[in-house]
Amino acid sequence: MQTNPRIQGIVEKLKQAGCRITPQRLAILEVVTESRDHLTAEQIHALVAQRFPTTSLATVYKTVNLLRDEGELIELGFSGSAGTRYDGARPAPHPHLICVRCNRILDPEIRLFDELPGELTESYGYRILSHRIDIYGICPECQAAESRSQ
Amino acid sequence: MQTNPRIQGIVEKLKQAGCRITPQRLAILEVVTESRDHLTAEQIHALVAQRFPTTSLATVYKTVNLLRDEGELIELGFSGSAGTRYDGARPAPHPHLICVRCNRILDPEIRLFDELPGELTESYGYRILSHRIDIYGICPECQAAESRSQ
DNA sequence: GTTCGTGCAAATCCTTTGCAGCGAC
DNA sequence: GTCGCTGCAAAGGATTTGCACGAAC
Repeated sequence: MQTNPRIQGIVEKLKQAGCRITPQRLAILEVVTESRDHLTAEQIHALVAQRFPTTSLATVYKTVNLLRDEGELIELGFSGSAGTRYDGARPAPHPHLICVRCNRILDPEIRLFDELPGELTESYGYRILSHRIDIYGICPECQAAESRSQ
Repeated sequence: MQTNPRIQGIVEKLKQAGCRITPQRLAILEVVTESRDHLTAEQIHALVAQRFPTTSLATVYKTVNLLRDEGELIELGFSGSAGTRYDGARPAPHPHLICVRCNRILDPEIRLFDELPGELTESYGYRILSHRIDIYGICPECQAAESRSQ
């Protein structure tokens, strides 16, 4: 029995798209929508395994891609060691604040950006669909750790 | 004989860092700093091959990573089919306007962003190093192509 | 009962790496 | 002459795919 309205809505949408609601999909859905972190595929797999142990990594990938295509999850690809992260808690585009030392990702509160895309439509004729804003820096904890080790 | 001052400066910096200036590196340097496009590793390789035919893809990767570490080139990782792109023409962070149909990347003129990172230092204690801003949409040409094929 | 989804393993793609020989300095 | 750079081929990691079985509907 699922009481989270967001999840209920996604389940409805998936059903109407002709998708079946398997226990694996439900477990992945719960993990990605309820986590405040920005998880890797491996992390999602590990968390899902606690609730539904036999789920495979391949199924995790298939499901997050499905959710991404449905607009219910954001895929954040990074170059280098940070890899790909998934954000299912807040599917609308929003800025990310990323620590380059520990790779932690924060969601800062900035409204400014949301108005901006509109400007580009007039200037360049683009039809704006979404945007991605990443701010890279060093978090307070890592700054402290660095000054300690110097 | 190299007359481009930007390239001259990078060559100097590399020499002082103990790096050797090989013909391959110089050819790659010219390609990435002079192209207004946001090239893939394959594209860089193809363009360099015109000037210095025996250059390998591995050397392209090694050199762009070197330039990235020196801060002379920006690496733009995308998830999905767009892959990784390199921008050596404008090494300072700046917004990108990306067509989701043809994957073309434009550099829109927006100053607004440059002031913003400072705000985050006070609010979250992060030491801001750089940022990345991507706006996704459909370019005028692809919009026209789509309305034609409907 | 019919599909569709799953899980496994293999395949694929992109990027990095180990190493022998070459070339910049 | 030394040591870093190159190019090859092989390794590596992340993600996708093909297929037979099992499960949702």
